[in-house]
Amino acid sequence: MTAPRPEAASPPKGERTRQLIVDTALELFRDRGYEATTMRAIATAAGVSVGNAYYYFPSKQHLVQAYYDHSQSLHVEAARSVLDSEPSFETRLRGVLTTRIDTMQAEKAFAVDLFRYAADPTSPLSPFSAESAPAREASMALYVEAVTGAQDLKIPAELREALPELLWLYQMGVVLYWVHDRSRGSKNTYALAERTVPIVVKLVGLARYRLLKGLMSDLLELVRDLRPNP
Amino acid sequence: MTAPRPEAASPPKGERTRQLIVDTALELFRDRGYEATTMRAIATAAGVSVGNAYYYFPSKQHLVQAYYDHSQSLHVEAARSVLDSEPSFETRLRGVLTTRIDTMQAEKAFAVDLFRYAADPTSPLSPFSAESAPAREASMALYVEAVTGAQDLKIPAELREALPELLWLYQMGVVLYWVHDRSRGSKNTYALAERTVPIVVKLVGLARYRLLKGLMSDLLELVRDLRPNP
DNA sequence: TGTCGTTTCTGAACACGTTCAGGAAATCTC
DNA sequence: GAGATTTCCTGAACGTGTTCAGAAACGACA
Repeated sequence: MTAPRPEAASPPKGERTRQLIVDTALELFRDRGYEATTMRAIATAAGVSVGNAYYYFPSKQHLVQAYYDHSQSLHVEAARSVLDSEPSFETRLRGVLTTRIDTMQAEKAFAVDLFRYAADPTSPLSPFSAESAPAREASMALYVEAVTGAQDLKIPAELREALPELLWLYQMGVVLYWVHDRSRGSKNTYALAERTVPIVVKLVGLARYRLLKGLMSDLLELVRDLRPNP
Repeated sequence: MTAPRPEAASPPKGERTRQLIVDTALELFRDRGYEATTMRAIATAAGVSVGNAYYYFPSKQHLVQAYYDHSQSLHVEAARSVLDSEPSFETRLRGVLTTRIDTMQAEKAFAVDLFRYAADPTSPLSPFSAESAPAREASMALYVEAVTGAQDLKIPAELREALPELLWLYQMGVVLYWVHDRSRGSKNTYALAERTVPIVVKLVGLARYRLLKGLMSDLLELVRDLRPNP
C-alpha cells in the first residue's frame, strides 16, 4: 500500500486548513448573514473542530477581514475601467463612488450586518483603525487617481492635495447613508450619489473664487491640524 | 394585624422596581463599563432575578436608553442658558454644539463603549431608529431654537426651514469625530467645533448670494427627497 | 525503527444575553 | 370575604463566542 501523500506542489497543510475555514465561513456568512452563522456551524461545515478555527483566527470578527479585502479589490477592479478611460472629474468621481455602492450592494445584508463592527472605534474592523490602514490607503488611492487623472480640474494646489482625503470622507458619508437606506435596491443612495456629485464638483470649482477662497483655506488648515494622528 | 401597605402616595410597585433596576444598571455601567457589566450582576445588585429585569426591559441595550435620556436632558439644560441669553446665531450654534460635547465628555469611556451599538442601524440605540425618535426630536429642537431665536440671521425661508436638521447632522459628524478623538480632554474635538462653527455660519450667510443660491436649492431639494421615511 | 519537539487539532467547559414555564403577589369583581 | 384576573417575579435552561488542557499528526534525527 502506498502511504497517503499530499498533492504535489500543494500549499502546506496549515495553509490549506486556514483557507478551508475562511472559505467556508464566507460562504455561510453570505448565505445566512454574519450573526446567524455560528462558529460551530462553520467548524462543522468545514469538517473541523471549533477549537481549530480559533487556532487560525483569534475571533469571529477576524474571519471577515478576508471579506473586506475581497470587497475592496472588487471596487478597485470596477473603478479601474472608469479611471482608465474617462477624463472628466465629475464622471471619474461619480464612477468611483457608484462602483463602491455597486460592489457592496451585491451583498448588502451581509455588509450591513458587518457595519456594527466597522463603526466600533475600538474594533480592528473600523476604517479608522491602524489594522485597516492598508485597506484605507487602497480606498483613498482611488480618489487620488480620480483627482490626478482629471483633465478639467482647475483648482488651487493646496486643495488638490487635500481633495482625495475629503472625497474619501464624502464616500464614507454616502456609505453611512447606504447602510440606513431601506429603499428598494438602495435607489435612494444612488440618487444621493448622482445628485451630490454635481454639487461637490461645483463647490470644488468655486473654491478658487474670492467669495469661497477664505473659507476653503480655513477648512484645509483645519483638516491638516486635526488629523487623527496626534 | 394591619396588612402591609404601600407608602402613601408612592409610585406603583412596578414603577419602583423598574427604577430600581435601571438605576442599579446605570451605576454599574458607569463603574465597570457596558460590556463588563452582566445582566446577572445587575439583577443581583438590584436584588431581583434576571428574568425580572427582562420583564421590564426587552434587552440589555434598552437599559441604556435611560442614560441617553439623562444625557439628553443634561444637554438641554446646559444649552438653555445660552439660548435664553444670546442673540447671535454664531454664539447660539457654538453654545449648543460645545455643551453637547461637554455633557458627553464627563463620561466619555462609557459613551464610547456605547457607541458601537448606536452605530448599528438595526439597534434601537441608533439615533436614526424609531425607538430613539423622542430623543432625536428633543435634540433637534435645540437647533430649531438656535435658528428661530437668532436675531442676526438673514436667510431664505426654505433654508431656514431645513437648517435645524442640517445642523443636527453636523452635530452628528462632530460626535463621530469625538468618538474617535484620543487627544487629551478631547481638545481636538473642541477645536473642530470652534473652528467649523464660523465656517458653517459664513456658508449659511453666503447662501443668499447668486453664486451659491443654485447649489443651495439643489441641496435642500435633495434633503427633502431623501429623508429616511420612504 | 524509535524518540523527541513542534504543529495541528479536539471537544468539553465557561460566562454571557436571553427565554420561558410556571409560581407568587396584587388587584379586581361580585 | 372568595374567587377570578392581571401583574409581577423566579431561576433553570438554551445557544452563543471563546478558552484550554491535552491528544494526534508530523518532521527530524539517531
